[in-house]
Order: sequence, then structure tokens, then C-alpha cells
Amino acid sequence: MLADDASSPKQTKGARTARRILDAAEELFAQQGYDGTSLRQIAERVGIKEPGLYNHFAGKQALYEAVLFRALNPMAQALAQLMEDASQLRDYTDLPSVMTDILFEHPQMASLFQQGMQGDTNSTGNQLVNGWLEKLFNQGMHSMEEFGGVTATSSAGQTAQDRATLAINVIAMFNLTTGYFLAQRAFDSLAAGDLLDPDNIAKQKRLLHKVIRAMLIS
Amino acid sequence: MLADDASSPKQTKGARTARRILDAAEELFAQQGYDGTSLRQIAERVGIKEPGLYNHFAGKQALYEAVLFRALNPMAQALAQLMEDASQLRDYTDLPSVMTDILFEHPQMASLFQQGMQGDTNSTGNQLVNGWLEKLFNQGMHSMEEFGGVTATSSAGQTAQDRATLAINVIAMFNLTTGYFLAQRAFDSLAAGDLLDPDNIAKQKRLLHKVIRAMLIS
DNA sequence: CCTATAAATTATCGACCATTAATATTTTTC
DNA sequence: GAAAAATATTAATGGTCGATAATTTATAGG
Repeated sequence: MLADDASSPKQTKGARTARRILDAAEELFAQQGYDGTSLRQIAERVGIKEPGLYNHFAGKQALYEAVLFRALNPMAQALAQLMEDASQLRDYTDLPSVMTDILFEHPQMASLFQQGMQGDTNSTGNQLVNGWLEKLFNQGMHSMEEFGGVTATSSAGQTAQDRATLAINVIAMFNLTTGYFLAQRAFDSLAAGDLLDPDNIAKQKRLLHKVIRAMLIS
Repeated sequence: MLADDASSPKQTKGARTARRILDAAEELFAQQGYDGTSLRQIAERVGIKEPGLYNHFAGKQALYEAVLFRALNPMAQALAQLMEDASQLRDYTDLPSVMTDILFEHPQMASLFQQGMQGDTNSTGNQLVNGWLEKLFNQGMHSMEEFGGVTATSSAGQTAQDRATLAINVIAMFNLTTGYFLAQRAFDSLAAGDLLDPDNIAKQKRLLHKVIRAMLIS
């Protein structure tokens, strides 16, 4: 009643509770996974009864997909922005740093992305995350063909090798960037500090740059 | 009845079904998570009825912990072996490669380790994985103190910085090594190949070495 | 202000869950 | 081979799950 609930008065009441449902669901799905989270739990956190959720989302699966979609949106936008600006391969060096900034604002999203990547092939989460990785991968392939040498000299076998190497690098950077935020408890146990401390974020970014540089040299 | 069930005739019948339960549970827990896996499912895969599980494990939680313990054992042994042999910091360069070999034999274990690292602090899985990481971390701290310079010249603030940096590096290597095996579907989608192909494993190992080398230079 | 619509609640359903008790069967041991 | 112990089965219990229907309450638009 202070300034908590009546904030952002622009949207209608229904849209506001829908957003609050998404917020609660995002946090709980990230912390406990899909099966470990019940609609009762989400409703309780929002402050409504369980069937009230169905006025805003068709069901549990639809809610989960909505959460994933909203969470992945800033990532997709950041990649699209970078692809628009970047003209050469080197410009993609900043992507993990940008991703880290985004994940810093919503650390729990990292868990959702990992869940998506590990989900089965026909699940929405897997398709969303794989689609994002594919965009990045294809851009990398394109840059390599342009920059890396004359395509005519490359045999088909060489191309397959390049594809595999690039895929391994892309996956490694994805795991390195998202995995950092999944290790909060481990980091606290090891270094007795906070992973989200700006000093540590800066250290992680330096590491990401070092790894990218190591990747770019053959 | 062919040569499938009667294999490894040394152990008693009870011990053999217990092992088969562990095998089935490991695979299902890794693929679907703890909450996403039911005891019915495990029992069905083993070929017994659900209550039969209770003759071998006290309950679902106990079974999960037994799976984790058995899976983490080869990792712990590998680390202990390496700590025994290695005399200097450089010798730990091979650890990710050894871990990769172990995970190659049981790729689904990677998922269990990630689940453990992300679990809440008082869960058995989190304690097991954190304990393993702590051993590695402490060895790293010890090596740094021995090798990295005179301890008297290092201020307390410098030590805290070193701790944080080492923790970030250890976590990064863990994520890089285990995360590779969690990306099977993504890799297939990107490179249209098999992550477990020896060529790709070799590529991943080369990447791990490159990253370690990048870490060791300040 | 009044009405049409949106949103939230109560009550309830069938399905599946982990676990237990009682019983039957198999396996080990002497 | 018989007794003892281990292992498996059938049956049932209480609890939680996601989802639906019917109803009441709150909101928005004219």
C-alpha cells in the first residue's frame, strides 16, 4: 500500500497482475525448475488464488513459455543490435560482455536459458535458445568465410571441421557467460563473496575477453 | 535371458537390481530432473514394481543422493589422484581433460553436477559438488601462495582479490567442462554432428587447454 | 451511474505422486 | 533340502498436482 503495488499506474489492472504473475513465475521456474514449481506456489506469491491465473494464461505450459519468451527478448534484441552495428568479426568480441550486463540485471534468467538449452528438441524453450544460438553461429560462419580465407581453397571436409570448431566455441562462450550466474552458491562457498559484486563482474568480463582472444588465435 | 540380465554374475541378486536401479535413476534424473522423474518411471525401466525400490533405497531422496554419490566418485578420485601426483601448479592443466574423459563415458553425469551446483545450500547435491570444487580451489590457493610471490608482500586486500579471481577461474573451468556435455542438442542443431565424436572431443580438449593457458597469464 | 466485461473466488474433479502395510515369492545359507 | 532371510507383489492411503465449472466481485466504457 506504500508505493509497492500501485506503481506504474499506466497499464490496466489485468495487465498489471499478468506482469506480476510473470515476475513470480520467472523467479520460481528459474529457482526450482518447471516440474518443481506449482501453480499454487506462483499464485500465492502473486497474492491471488490458483484459478485466477487462468484469466491471464491458458495453463502452466503457456505461462512457462511466456516467461521464457519475455526473458529471452532482451538477449535477442542485444544480438540483433550487435549484428546491425558490427561490420567485422572482431566486433562480436563484446557480445559476452553485453550478455553479462543483461544477465546481471536478471541473474535468474541464466537458469532459464540453461533449462531451455537442455530441454528436449520439440520444447519451446529449446527452440528459442537454439534459435538464438543459430543466429550467432550463422553470423560467425559468414564472418569466417569472408575473412578467414578463399572459400575455393577450402574443401568440404575443412568446412565441416570449421563448423564443428565454431559450434564448440559458441557453446563454450554461452556456457561460460550464463554459467557464471548459476554458480552463486558455489562462489560464496569458495571466495566468501558476492558473485554480483561489480568487482567480480568486472573480473568475469576480463576472463571472457581473455577466452575470446584465445579462441581467435588458431 | 540371452546375455543381458545374467551378466556380471559375481554380485548377489539384490546388489544387481540395486545397481540397475541406480543406472535407470541416473539416466532419468539427469534427463528430467528430480521433480520431473517419478519412482514409477524408474521402477518400470528396471522392470519391477514401484514398492520394490524400497527394498534397496529408503526413498526417493535417498536414491537421488546415492546416484549423485556414485556419479561424483570417479571425479573425486581423479582429483585426488592428480593432487597426489602433481607437484606444481602447471600439473593441474590436465584436470579438465581428465574430467572430459570421465564425462565422455557417462555424459549424463554433467547434468547431475550442474543440478547439484545449482541446488540449495543444504541439499546433499550442492554439498557434494561444492566440496569437490573447494578441494580444487584450496589446492589452487596453496599453489598460488607458494609460487605466486612472497606472502609477506601481499596485503589482505590483495589476497581477497586473488581468492575471487581464482574462484571465478575454477567456476569457469567447471562450467566449460561440464557445460559441453549439456549442449548435445544445441551442437547437433548448429554443426549437424555428434558432440561425442572423438574429433569433437579432441577439439573441446584443445579449447580447454587454450583457456587454461589464457588464465595462467596475468 | 449503469451496464457489459474482466477478474477473482469457491468448490470440485480425476490423475498422479511417494510411501506404507500385509502378503507372497524367491534366493541365500547351513 | 529346509529354515531363514531377502526380495518382490498386491492393495491401499493421504496428499498434491493441473485444470474446470459455477459464481461472485471488481473494473472499465459510454
